[in-house]
Amino acid sequence: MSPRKSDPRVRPALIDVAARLLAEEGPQALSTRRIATEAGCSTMAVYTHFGSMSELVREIAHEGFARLAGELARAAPTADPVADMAALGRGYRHNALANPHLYAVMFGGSSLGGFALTEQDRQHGRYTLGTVVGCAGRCIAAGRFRHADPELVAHQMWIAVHGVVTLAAGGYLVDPCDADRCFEAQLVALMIGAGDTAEAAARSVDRSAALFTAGTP
Amino acid sequence: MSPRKSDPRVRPALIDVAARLLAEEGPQALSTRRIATEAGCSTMAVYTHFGSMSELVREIAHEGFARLAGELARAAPTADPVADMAALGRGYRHNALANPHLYAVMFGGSSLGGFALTEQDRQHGRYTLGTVVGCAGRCIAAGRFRHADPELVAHQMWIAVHGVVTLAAGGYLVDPCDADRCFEAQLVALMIGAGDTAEAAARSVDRSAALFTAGTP
DNA sequence: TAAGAAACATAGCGGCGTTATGCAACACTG
DNA sequence: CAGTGTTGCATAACGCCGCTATGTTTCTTA
Repeated sequence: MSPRKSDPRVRPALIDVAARLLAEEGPQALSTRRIATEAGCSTMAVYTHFGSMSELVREIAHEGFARLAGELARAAPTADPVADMAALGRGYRHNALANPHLYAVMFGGSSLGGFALTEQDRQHGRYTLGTVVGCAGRCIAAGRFRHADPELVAHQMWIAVHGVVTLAAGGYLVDPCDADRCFEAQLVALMIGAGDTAEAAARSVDRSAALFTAGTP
Repeated sequence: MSPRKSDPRVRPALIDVAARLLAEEGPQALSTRRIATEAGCSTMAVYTHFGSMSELVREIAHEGFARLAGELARAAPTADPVADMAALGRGYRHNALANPHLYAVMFGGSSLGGFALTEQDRQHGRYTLGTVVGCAGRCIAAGRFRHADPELVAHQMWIAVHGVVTLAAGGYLVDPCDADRCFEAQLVALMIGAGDTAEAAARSVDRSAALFTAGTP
């Protein structure tokens, strides 16, 4: 009286194919028919395993959050918390640049047909920033940042880096003020805005570049 | 040997209907069939007047840029350039909140089928920020901001406000750090990051709230 | 070994953007 | 004031899409 078990390789295969299509060809390529063809099965497989296209997308988004969390966890705390914070920003941006379409899905940029994030998904996303909140706390404790709510400070970092990433993705950051230049300037300004001195901020942001490249082989 | 002239009311009617659909029901509602039905004509009208759905969207985006430019032009310069800058930020955010779907189209957030901004469109968008560049120059000239490239400073303002707007649109800015709180904090931090003192920045941002409500009846 | 339930293929529905076709309405020529 | 050419636009169709109804296959367990 028990059901037939599905091939355990089908579900991850579908996610893999879909994630690859999203990464390589963008949201347009994400159709049940296309995914089914690439995975060598019928469109029904998508519905038995996920119920709808949107749920498959959600699954991919969750994997994106995990990847982002991994990227942020990579940067181990050093003696310079402000440099750590800047390195977190670099890691965040690095991840976004490496998975632009995924990033768009995760943070609401691309609607992808009827896909919409749920409050749970967003909580998942915010949770990922726990590392940043902790780092903000260390910056404050070290006297580098003004006394303030670490969560609010982390949000400001997040917002600014997200702004660079999305405007750059939209193609708006070009020659005299290209994305790299804006990003570097933004990092320094953020630290100063949070309470650091101009000199210390510049030095730490400078240091973070080495920290980051050291953290990503 | 001359052609029949089209009803001059058709083209603007199509744009109006499409813009209304986008504003009221979001990108999903923007289909040639839906637009044609609402406008009381066939889908072909869209193709004779615009060539494709994307071009119609582009037209709407251009109107969005004009609206944003109007909003930014509303704030007349006062004796406090930093307050003016904050007021520009408020105006920008106000416009984005008033036309969220339009904003998403303008700045690359929603792809809307095959729609993609051209470099011309983006130039149109960047041009709109001329006001902000001018204001940044005045902040620097007044000694409130550190000496720097006004265009870069304007970009940093843009990026930060864009970040708040899009993360809020994605539903990521909630209770303890809601959009309003983040935005106010971001404004002050931006001015400090650009070189202003903490006290002067706080005062000017405070003043800008009154400036802004005075500018928008 | 027989039965029942889940996994999936096939085929179909209504919707989409876009295009091919045809007709009717107008502006110009003579 | 015909006649003619050109265009605006309606109709219908094509190949996509997400999704579902239906049938078959296959595994598990009683």
